[in-house]
Amino acid sequence: MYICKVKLEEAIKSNKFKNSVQKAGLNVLYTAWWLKTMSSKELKSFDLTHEQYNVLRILKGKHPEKMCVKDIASRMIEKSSNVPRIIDRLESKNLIERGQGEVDGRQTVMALTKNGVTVLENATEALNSIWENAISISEEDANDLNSLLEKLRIKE
Amino acid sequence: MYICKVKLEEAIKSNKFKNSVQKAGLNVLYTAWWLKTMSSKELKSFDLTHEQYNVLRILKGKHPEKMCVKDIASRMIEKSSNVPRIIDRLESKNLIERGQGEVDGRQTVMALTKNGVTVLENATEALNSIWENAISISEEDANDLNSLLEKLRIKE
DNA sequence: CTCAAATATATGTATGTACATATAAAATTA
DNA sequence: TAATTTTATATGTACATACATATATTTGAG
Repeated sequence: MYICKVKLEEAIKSNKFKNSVQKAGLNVLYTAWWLKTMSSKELKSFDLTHEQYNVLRILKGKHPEKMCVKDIASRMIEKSSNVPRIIDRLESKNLIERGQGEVDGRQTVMALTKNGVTVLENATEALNSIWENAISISEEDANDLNSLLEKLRIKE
Repeated sequence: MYICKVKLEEAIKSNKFKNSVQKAGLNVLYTAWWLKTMSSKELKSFDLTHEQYNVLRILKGKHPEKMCVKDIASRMIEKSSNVPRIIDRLESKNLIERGQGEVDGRQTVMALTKNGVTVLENATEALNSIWENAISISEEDANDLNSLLEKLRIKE
């Protein structure tokens, strides 16, 4: 499917909104879908899904330290992600190495492999590049957008 | 999982962003997850998923006219939704009635049942109510937010 | 110290997405 | 009109989400 850059009204073929707040909610949902789809298409060439990429990036943040499942989960954008299954796939692709926690035997701890670091770097470069090309918003507007999204979620 | 109203930095335990544009992208993704999760929790009491609700609302737009799968798909927020499977579930719950297209025999056409109309009305009332309570943004700010999201997606 | 409660992770199931392919009907073309 | 192409929908598979439950380890109350 071609990801058109169209106004919300065209995208969902409707201009009947209860109010601007409802429209903003739908606009956020649509924009998120647009961003995810665009990113996923790029990540396909690295044999990564958006979520697998997210886990790799989180691991990079502490590399070469190991992280446990819970620490990763708490940093995921989508909080209900099922981290154990995502890391299953990353391990089978030799992008991470995992073992049992030494201090806490309940934990599964893991870190990026050398290969994982390389794949992540390449994927990040590609992703940064398409975000820069596809997202047409200034730093100033992006700051305003961030403020408004926080306003939406958080009562002052 | 409790859906906290927290700043992005707390939600993903990171304040290392490449720039404000990248942060805005992540903020959109997180806010969309927040909205969807909040809505889904509410829809659970109507035995509906967010996507099933979206299809019902689309059908409402033409009710009592019938719509075909393609027409519905073109109005979905998430364009890659697999509409045939969603309508399978709506039909088995007697919320929609479907048949073969009379003009075009390839089409599957469908419309809300009486029950579907009722469930949709109740679900919509509940959903509007929690959106009003949970989304803390003024109409003015919502208008700005809509403009900025369009700016993000569409090159001027 | 022992046992109950809490915690970290894994797993099962229903639903949905993303994408490839299959099937049947309509439209087009030769 | 027969054959080909296009279109509308369905289906299969891998991955992910949402949520419930299971298992193992650690913590903490007594």
